[in-house]
Amino acid sequence: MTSPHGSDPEQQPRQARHTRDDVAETALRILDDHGLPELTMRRLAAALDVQPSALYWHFPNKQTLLAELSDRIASRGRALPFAPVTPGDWMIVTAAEAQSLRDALLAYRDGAEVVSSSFALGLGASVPLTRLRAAIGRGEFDAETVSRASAALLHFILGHVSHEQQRLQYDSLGVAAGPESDEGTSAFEFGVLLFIEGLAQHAASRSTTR
Amino acid sequence: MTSPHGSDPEQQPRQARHTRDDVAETALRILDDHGLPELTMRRLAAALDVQPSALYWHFPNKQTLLAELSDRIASRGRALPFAPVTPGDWMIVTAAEAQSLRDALLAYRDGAEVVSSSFALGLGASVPLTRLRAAIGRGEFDAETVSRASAALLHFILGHVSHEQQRLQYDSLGVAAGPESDEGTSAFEFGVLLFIEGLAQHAASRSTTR
DNA sequence: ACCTGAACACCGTTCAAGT
DNA sequence: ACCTGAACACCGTTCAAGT
Repeated sequence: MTSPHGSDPEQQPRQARHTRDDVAETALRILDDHGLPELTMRRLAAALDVQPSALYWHFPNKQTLLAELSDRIASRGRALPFAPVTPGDWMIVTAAEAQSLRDALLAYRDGAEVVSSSFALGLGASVPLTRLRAAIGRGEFDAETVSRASAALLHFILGHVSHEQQRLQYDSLGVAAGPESDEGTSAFEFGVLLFIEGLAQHAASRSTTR
Repeated sequence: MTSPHGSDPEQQPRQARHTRDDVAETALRILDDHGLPELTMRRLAAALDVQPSALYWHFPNKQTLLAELSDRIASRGRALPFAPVTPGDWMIVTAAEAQSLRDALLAYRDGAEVVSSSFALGLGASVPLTRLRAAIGRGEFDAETVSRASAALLHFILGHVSHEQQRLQYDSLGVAAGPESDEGTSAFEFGVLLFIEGLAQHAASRSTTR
């Protein structure tokens, strides 16, 4: 039953005409408020006060919608434009880029999982990948090394933050917290550092051998 | 395989009494033959010639079943017992362990995704994590470093192989192959190497600073 | 351009009851 | 110990038709 004057939370004004952007933003709100498993096409339609079938005018399918959310989540963090390229600054820039990507993912509930699954399907993770490539590309590596290192780092980031967010809501569900509290950040930094040091070392050993 | 009279494709003998092991193995076969999205409780029940509700006597829910599959997939690769610990061999052993985990994941369709999602939920990835810990633990790192490095490496491996398998069936679906064919192995090795070199470098810089 | 109405072909899970 | 039968409460997607 629908009440005549519902001042329901999670509901767009009252209008029956929506744009693709409305749909995406409402989906993001459901995601953030209730998590990925609760983000269904039917629930999204209800939040927009619309029939489920109406969503398929805006997006061809759910996967495409999720890719769109993925892009929005991963792009929320502004790219601070580092103008000057000084030798060795790729390490700092890469670390900063990794941190800002983590922050962007953490800004939405289940953000990492959304981006991760879209990325696995070859969709929606082009922004973070591009940024990591740009950061690592400041070093003097060949194109293939940049590509591989970026992908590897992105895999670590997505896996780590997914794990982190899983444990977050596990804890918030009151499952008698494990030993670690915000161990997340330093463990993350450690992982990123490992990558960066590995890459630096790799380059160094190559130029020594030559 | 395991069944005594197996002739039917995707169907256990004819008996109506099954063990937990039957259920898991049949599920693995559906997974390998048709992929994760097709592995539904109802389809699994049909393959076992049983009502869907019967499965819930063996497993409390689908998630638990997937965790069991995850364990089986990740444990298929034998642990070759390296008896002697010689200095610096952690690098070789870790690389070998990573390779063998990748092989295990590749042995089943969607294997990486199954393990990955169970791992994200804190289930079913204890075997690979234990093995990686044991390998890295051969180096002279403190316990926390070993833990973090293992988790980081595992995240990379799961992400990488998931991606690899996704593209495998994408290609096999005839979507006009991209430029790379079995670029997978060397990109994987590169990622693992980055980690190992990073860890070695990290340890070296620490002992120099002290 | 954007949505309704109604249907299709599915899901995971529960539970009393059977053997 | 292992399964049936029947139901509950959902899914994503399609498509003719409406405005």
